[in-house]
Amino acid sequence: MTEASKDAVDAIIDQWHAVRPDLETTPMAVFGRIYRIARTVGDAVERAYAPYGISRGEFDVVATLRRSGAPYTLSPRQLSATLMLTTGGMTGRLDKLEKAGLLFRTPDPHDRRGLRVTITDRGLALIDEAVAAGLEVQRAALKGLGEEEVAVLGGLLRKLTADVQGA
Amino acid sequence: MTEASKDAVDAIIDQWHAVRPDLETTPMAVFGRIYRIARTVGDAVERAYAPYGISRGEFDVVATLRRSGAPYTLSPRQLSATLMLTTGGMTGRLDKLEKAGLLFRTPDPHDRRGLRVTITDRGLALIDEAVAAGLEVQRAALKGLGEEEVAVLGGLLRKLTADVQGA
DNA sequence: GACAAGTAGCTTACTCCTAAGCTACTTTTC
DNA sequence: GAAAAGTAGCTTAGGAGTAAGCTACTTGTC
Repeated sequence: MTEASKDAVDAIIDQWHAVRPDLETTPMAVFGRIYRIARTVGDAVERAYAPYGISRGEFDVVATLRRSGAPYTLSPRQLSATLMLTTGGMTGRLDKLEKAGLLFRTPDPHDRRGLRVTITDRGLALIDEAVAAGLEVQRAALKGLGEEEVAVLGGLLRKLTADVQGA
Repeated sequence: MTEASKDAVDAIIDQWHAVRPDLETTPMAVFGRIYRIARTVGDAVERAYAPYGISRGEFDVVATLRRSGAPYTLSPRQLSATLMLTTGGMTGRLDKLEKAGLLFRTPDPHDRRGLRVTITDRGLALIDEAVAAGLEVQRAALKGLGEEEVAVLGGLLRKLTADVQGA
């Protein structure tokens, strides 16, 4: 028994077994923990971005522009599709980030319906620091796992991600 | 090479390598996928609960009462602590669920500040069906993994959950 | 080349959450 | 046993998202 004492997800599964012994609860051991990790680490990352004055959602917008490479320009449509956000939600994020001086909107020269969103120098400098801070938090969360365990975990999650698409 | 072609997370990591080759992006391969799986499977589970007229958050409230066992009674405080929700958020969920006839509030006989929340027969019957529907969706998401892979994944996630607590 | 269909981004109404503050009650401290 | 501190649940204000619908523009079809 290499395991420590039962955790919160184990307790939930035990409770279900007590009241509904017929339920096959295996998926809870995987997805219950995935939900919790996503939330806990997501919150920690949010705190890591806070000193830079941006939320996690706003980070995602600027980071998407940053990693797209020079000239760091995408359309609102591309951004909302990439970030799985409605166009209304993207309008709000762009408004906030434009006001904060991290990006700006210009008309698309080839399509008068469209806009082009470009990162500013200030946005680029900020995101280059913030991305490192966020990675540091996530690296710390992985510190209890060995290098091989991280590789195995990543591989299984990759396989699961593929199965889950279109679910 | 047992892997299929690159997925969305691989593409993001490649983009970062191109513009910031100094970044050590290993954590993205784990947490990027955890965020995506949580969202995709969470949305699918939400759709599985929809025929029962409840959201995922509302399911969690009734399910917490259900798995607590007879007499299926907890305080709003216990519920909001378990579900990591503010008391204001819990008030709203209880209002909706009480109006829907899935639970009811009674005064706590031992503490006149407090309330006791109890599931109704209708709530119990509904949750017993909904929990099976939700598990079915999650089991389907795991179908591409073998039994042993699911066990290994669950074990690694369990270890990661422990490290992540208090992050 | 006119007209239907499609697309881009924004606005509005609504939902659900949090943070902060409230009242009422209980527990601790002296 | 009175005062101080703590706790339970609710209310309010504000933030951020979705869904639906708008205008403006572009594309496809005949």
